[in-house]
Amino acid sequence: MPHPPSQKAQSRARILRSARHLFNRRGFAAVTIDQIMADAGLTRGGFYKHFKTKEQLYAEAIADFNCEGSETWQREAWQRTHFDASARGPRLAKIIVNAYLSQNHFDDQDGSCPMISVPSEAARGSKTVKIAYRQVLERMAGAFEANLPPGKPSARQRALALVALCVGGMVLARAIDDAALAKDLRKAARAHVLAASGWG
Amino acid sequence: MPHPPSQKAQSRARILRSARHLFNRRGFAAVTIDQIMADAGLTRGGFYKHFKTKEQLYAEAIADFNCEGSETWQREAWQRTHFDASARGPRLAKIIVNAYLSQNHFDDQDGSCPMISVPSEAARGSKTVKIAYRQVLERMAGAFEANLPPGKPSARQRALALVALCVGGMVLARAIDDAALAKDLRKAARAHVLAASGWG
DNA sequence: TGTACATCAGTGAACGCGCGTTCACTGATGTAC
DNA sequence: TGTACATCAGTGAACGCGCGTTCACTGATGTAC
Repeated sequence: MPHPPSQKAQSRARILRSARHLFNRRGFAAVTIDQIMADAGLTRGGFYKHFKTKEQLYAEAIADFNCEGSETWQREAWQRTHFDASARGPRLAKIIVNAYLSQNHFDDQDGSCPMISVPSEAARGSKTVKIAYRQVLERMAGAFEANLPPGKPSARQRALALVALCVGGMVLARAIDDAALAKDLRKAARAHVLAASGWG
Repeated sequence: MPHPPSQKAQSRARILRSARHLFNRRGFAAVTIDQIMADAGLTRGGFYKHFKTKEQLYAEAIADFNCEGSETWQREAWQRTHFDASARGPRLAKIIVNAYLSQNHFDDQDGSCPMISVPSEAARGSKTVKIAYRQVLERMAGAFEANLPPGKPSARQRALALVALCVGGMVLARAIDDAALAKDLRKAARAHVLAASGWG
C-alpha cells in the first residue's frame, strides 16, 4: 500500500469539510463536484476514489457536523460566556441556546448547523441523508432533555419542542429579506426557549 | 386582442398551481419547466409567454399559497372541528394550529405551506422570493398575534415564537426518516403552542 | 351578415451550456529481493 | 544499501445527458369594413 500513509484520509476530510460548507451555503443541487474538489485543493476526477456518488457525499457531509465542533460561531459563544469552561447543566444549555440563536450563527452560512441550512433538502434526500440528519437532531434534543426537570409533558417531549423552536426561528430568519424581522425571530425564539426551560 | 378572453389567465393560474405543487414536492432545482408545463397541460415553449424566468415563477408560486386556501389538509381541519364555521378568536387559532401540525399537512407534499416545504431554498432565493416568503410568515404571525393577550414579551414577539415552533416542528418532522419521532415532534410542538398560547 | 386580416397563446424543434461520471494515464511512494 | 517493481491517490480529457431558453411557426379567435 504505497503513497504517504494517512494522506488519503486527510484528503477525504478536506473534501468532506468543503462539501459541508458549500452545501450549507448554496444547497445540494447548486454545488458542483468540481467546485467541492477545487475548494479542497484537488481535481474533479479524484472524487470517486473517496465517494461513490454525490448523494453519498451529501449524507456524510451532514453527519460531519459536530454540535460541539470547531466552527467560529460555536467557539465565540464560549468566549462570550467568559470561558466558563466548567459550565454544566442548565448553564451549559443556556450557552448552547444562545450560540445557536446568535447573530454569528445566523451569519455563518458555511459553518452553520445543517438543521438550519438544509432542512427542506434533507426532507427530499435519501434514507442515508435523513438518518444523518436525525442524528444531529437527536444530539441536540438529548442535550436539552438532560437539563430539563421531569414533568407532565415528558422532558423528552419538551426538549423536542425547544429544538423545534430553535431550528424554526433560525430557519425562518434566514428565509426572509428583512434584517429587523430576522432579529426579532431569533430574539423571540431565544426568549421563549429560555423562559420555558428555566435556563434563563 | 383575439383568443378567448380570460383563457390566458386560466393557463397562468394552472401553471402557477402546478409549479407550487411540484416545487413543494421536489424543490426548486429538481423541477423542470417541461414538467411544470406538462402538469399544467401545456408545452415547454409557452412558458415564456407567462413568466420571464424560472426564478420569477418560483417567487410567484410561493406567494400563490393561501393560508385559508383550498388544500385538502386545510379543509379537513375545518371538518374535523365539526364545521365550526363561526369559530373566531382563540377557537380559530386552535383550529389553525391543529391543521398546521396535522398528519394531513405532514402527508400533503404537494399542497403544504411553503414555509415547511422550501425554507432552506427560499433562504438562497432572490429578493423577490424572500419577500413572498415573508408575506406568508406575516400572515400566520398576524393571525396568531391577534389572538394573544397583551403582555410582557409583546404579543407580536410571542406570536413569532409560536410560528417558529409550528414551522420548526413540521420542518424537522419532514427531514427525518423515523415516523414515530416525526409524530412526536408534531405532538410536542402542538402541545407547547397550545399551552403557551392558552388556546388549548 | 360575411369576409379578409391582424393578433398572440401555444407549439415543438433546436441551441448552448454545464454537470455527474468514466477512464486511461501519471508519478510518488512502499515493498521485495 | 540499492534497485526493479507494484500500487493507487490524484489528474484531466471526454462522454452523455438534460435543462433553461430561444425562435420560427401555427391556428383559433376578435376586429374592421
